[in-house]
Amino acid sequence: MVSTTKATASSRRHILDLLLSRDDLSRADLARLAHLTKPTVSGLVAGLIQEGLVREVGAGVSTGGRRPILLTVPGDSRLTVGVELDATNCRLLLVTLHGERLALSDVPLGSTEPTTVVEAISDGIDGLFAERDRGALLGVGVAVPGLVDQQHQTVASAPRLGWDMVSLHTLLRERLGVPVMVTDRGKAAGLGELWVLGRDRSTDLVYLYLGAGVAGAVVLQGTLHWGSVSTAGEVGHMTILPDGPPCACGNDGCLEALVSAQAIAARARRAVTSVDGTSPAASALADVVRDCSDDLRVVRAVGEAATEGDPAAAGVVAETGRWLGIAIANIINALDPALIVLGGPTAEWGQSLIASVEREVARRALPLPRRAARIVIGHARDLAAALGAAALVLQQAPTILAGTRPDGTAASLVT
Amino acid sequence: MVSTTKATASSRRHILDLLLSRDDLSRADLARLAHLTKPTVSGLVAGLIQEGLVREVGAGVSTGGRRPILLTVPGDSRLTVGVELDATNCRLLLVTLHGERLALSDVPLGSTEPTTVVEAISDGIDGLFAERDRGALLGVGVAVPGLVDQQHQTVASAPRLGWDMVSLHTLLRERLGVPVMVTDRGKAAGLGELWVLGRDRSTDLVYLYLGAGVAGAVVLQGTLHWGSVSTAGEVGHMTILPDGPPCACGNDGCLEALVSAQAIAARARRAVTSVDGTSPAASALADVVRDCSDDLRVVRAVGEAATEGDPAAAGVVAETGRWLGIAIANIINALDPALIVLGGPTAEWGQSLIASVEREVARRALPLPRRAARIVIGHARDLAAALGAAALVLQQAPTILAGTRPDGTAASLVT
DNA sequence: GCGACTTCGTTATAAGAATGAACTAAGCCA
DNA sequence: TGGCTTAGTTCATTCTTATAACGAAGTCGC
Repeated sequence: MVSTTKATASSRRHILDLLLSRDDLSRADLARLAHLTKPTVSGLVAGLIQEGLVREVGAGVSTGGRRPILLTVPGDSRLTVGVELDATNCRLLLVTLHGERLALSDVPLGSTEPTTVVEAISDGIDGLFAERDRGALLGVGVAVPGLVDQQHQTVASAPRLGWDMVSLHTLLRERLGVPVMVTDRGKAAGLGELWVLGRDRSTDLVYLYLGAGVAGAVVLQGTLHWGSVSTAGEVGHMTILPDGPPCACGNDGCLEALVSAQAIAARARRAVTSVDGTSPAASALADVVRDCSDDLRVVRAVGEAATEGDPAAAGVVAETGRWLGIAIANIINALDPALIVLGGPTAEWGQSLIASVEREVARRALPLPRRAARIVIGHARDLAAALGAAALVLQQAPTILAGTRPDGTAASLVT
Repeated sequence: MVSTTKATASSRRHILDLLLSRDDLSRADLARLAHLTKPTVSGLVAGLIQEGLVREVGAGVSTGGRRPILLTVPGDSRLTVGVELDATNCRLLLVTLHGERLALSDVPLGSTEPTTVVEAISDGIDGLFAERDRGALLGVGVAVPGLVDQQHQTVASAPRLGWDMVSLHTLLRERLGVPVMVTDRGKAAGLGELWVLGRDRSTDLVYLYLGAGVAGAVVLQGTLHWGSVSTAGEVGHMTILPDGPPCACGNDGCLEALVSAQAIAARARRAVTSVDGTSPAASALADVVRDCSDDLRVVRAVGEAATEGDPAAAGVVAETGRWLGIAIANIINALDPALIVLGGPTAEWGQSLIASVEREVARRALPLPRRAARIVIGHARDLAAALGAAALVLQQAPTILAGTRPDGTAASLVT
C-alpha cells in the first residue's frame, strides 16, 4: 500500500484538471502530461482514490508493454447545483462533475426579497440532496436576470427582481457554506452551451440569445469574458443599420431593433398582409398573426409556417437571418471564434435560419475565420442558464478540490 | 548569509511576476502576496539577488515597526529585442524588462529570403549588444507583415515578403539560442500600445490601425486574443453600412471601405470641389488634394487643414469619425474594453478625430461600458509593432527567468 | 526619553513533497 | 520461450516550504 502523501495543492490541482478534462488516463499518462514523475503521481492518485475522487476503471490497451490502469473521476463523487433565478421561479439543476444533468427542480418564489430567495435556494438544494450525501455538494452557481458585478460578485441591478446592489454571493455563501458564484443569465447560458456542445472546454464561443430582446455572451478560452465593467457580450446592441429603426436602448439600427421578437412579429404582419392571397399554407400563420398580440407566439408560428413551406414565413426567416448574419460576420471577423451558438425562441427556427445566416456570413466574413467558425443552434434550451451557472463552479472544480483535505477541511478560496 | 535555495520554478515565477508588475515591494509584502512564508521568500530573493535579477533599493516607510527593505528588478538586468519586419527594412528595438526603450536600429534588407532575414536580425542584435553582455538577452519577438499561425508559430503567409509557411520561429531559435516569439504586425502594435499606455498590464484593449487599410488587435487580460485560426482582430472588415461602398475583401460597407486612406482621400476630393470657393484656409488642402495621388499624404493634409480651421477638412474628419465611432461603439458593446487605442496615419488627426468618434459612440454604445472605455490616440507611433513584439517576450519573462538557473542552464520552454 | 508594542528579516530546525534508481508486474513480438 | 517495452511501486535521498524563535529597527504613549 502506498503512503497517502498529501501533496501540494498545485500538483493535486494539475492532476485533477487533467483527469476532468480528458477521461481515461493512466498514471503514466498523468506523469507525462503534468511533468511529474511516476512515483509522485502514484502518491497523488492514491490520495485521490482514498477520497473517492478518482477510481480505477479497468485496463487500457497495451502499447507494447504492460497495460495501463485507466483512471476516471466518477462524475457523481461531487455534485454542483446551478440555479436560474426569475421573478416568479427558482430553477435548480443538479449536475455531476462532468456536467451531466442529474435532477431538475423548480421552486416557485413567493417574493423576490433576497432573504426569501436565499431560503428558496437553500430549500431547493435540501430537496435535491434529500437522498444524497450533502457533503458531496461542491458549490453553487446562480444565474440572475440582471447586471452582475463580476469583481465583487454582487448583483448590481436586476429590475425584474427589484434588486439593487445585492450581495447575493455573501448571503448564499454564509447560508450554504460552500463556494458560490454569481452571473447574469445571458452569460451563464453561453457557458452552459459550451458545456453541452464543446468537446474540449477551452474553445472560443459566442452565444446569442434571440427572444424578446437579444442578449449574448462571449466565452474565450472556455471562460466567460466579462470586460472592464462586467457588461461584455451585449451583441444585441451592435449597430447593423446606422439609420435603421430605433431601439429601446436609444440607438438606431441595433441588431435587437431588427431581430427582436417584436421586430419579427411586425415583419410577419407586413408579410402576411402584403401577400393577401389565400394560399392554404399561409392561412395558419395569418390567423396567428392577426389574432395574437404575443410576439413570441408569432415567432413560433413563423417557424412552423416556414418549415411547412409558407413563402411569406420563409421570407421573414430569410430577412431575419440576413440581419443576424451581418452581426455574426462582424463577430467572426473581430474574434475568430470556433463556435457561434444561437439560443432562445427565434433560434428554434432551426436550419432554415442557420442557412440564411450562413449565406450572409459567407458574403461578409473573411474566408479563413469563416471556414473555422461553426454556427449552430444551442442544445441546452431552457436549461442553458442553470447549466452555465453550474459550469461556473465546475470550472473551479480542480481548484476547489485541490484545497480540500480528506478530513473535510476546506482550504482558503478567493471565491 | 542565507543559503541560496534554488526553489521551485513555480515560486520563483510567482515572486518575479509580482516584482515585475508592481515595483518596490519588500520581502514581507511578497510573502503576503504570494502566500508564502517569510523565510521562503528570503531564500528565493537571496537567489534572485545573486543572479542580479533583484536589487535592494533602500528602505520604505515604516508602518509601525521596522522599515521594509524595498526590492526591484533592475530593468536592464535582462534585455529583449523586438523586431519589426518589412519588405525592405528590419527594425530592431532594444527594451528593458520594464518595457523601456534603450536603443533603436534599422537594418536595410537586401532580400526577403528567410535565411537573409534571419542573418539580418542576428547581425542587428550583434550590433545592439556590441557593448553589452550578450548573456543578458532574454528573448526576441518578431512582428511580421502577414498572417501568423500562433499555434505553430509559423508565418502562414506574408505576401509583402513573398513568404508562405515559413517557420521563422525555428530558424531564429536555432540561430540565436534564446526564446523567440512571432506575431503579425497589427497584433504586435496593439500589444505595444498596452505597454506604453497601460498602468496595469492586465486590462482589455482594442487597437485599430488606421492607414492604407484598417488592421486591429484585441488584447484581453493583457494578452493577445488570437482566435481559433489566429485571425482575430480584423475590425477593419466589420460591416458598418450593409449597402455601402465595396471593399477590397469582397464585402460591401466594411469599415475599411469607409475609413481607409483611399476612402478619406476620395472624401477630401469631393469636399474640396464642392466648396469650390477660395477661402484662404482651404487653399493648402485643395492644392495637395489636386496634385497628389498619394492617399496617405492627403490624409496628413486633411489633418493639418482641420487643425487650422478649414471647414471642408473638418467635415472630412467628422464623417470619418462617425463611421469609426459606429465600429468602436460595436466593439464597446461586445467586449467592454477599458481602452480603445487608435494608431496609424489617420490617428494623427488627434483630438478632433477622437471628438467626433466619441459623439457617435455616445449615441450608440450602452452607457455603462461607454463610460468605462477610454478612447485615445496611441503613444508608441511607429515603434508600436517592434515594442509589441518585444512585449510578447516580456510577458513570458517570469516564466523564462524562473526556469533559468545561475549556471545559465535554461529549463525547458514550450515556446 | 524610556519601555511596550509592531513590523521586518534571519536563523535553525522540522516536516513534507518530489525525484532518481532500482525493481516487480504484465504484456508484445518474434 | 526469451528479449524488449511499458506500467506501476518501493525506498532512500534531495529539494522545498513551513514553524518557531530571535535579533534588528521602528513607532507610539506617557
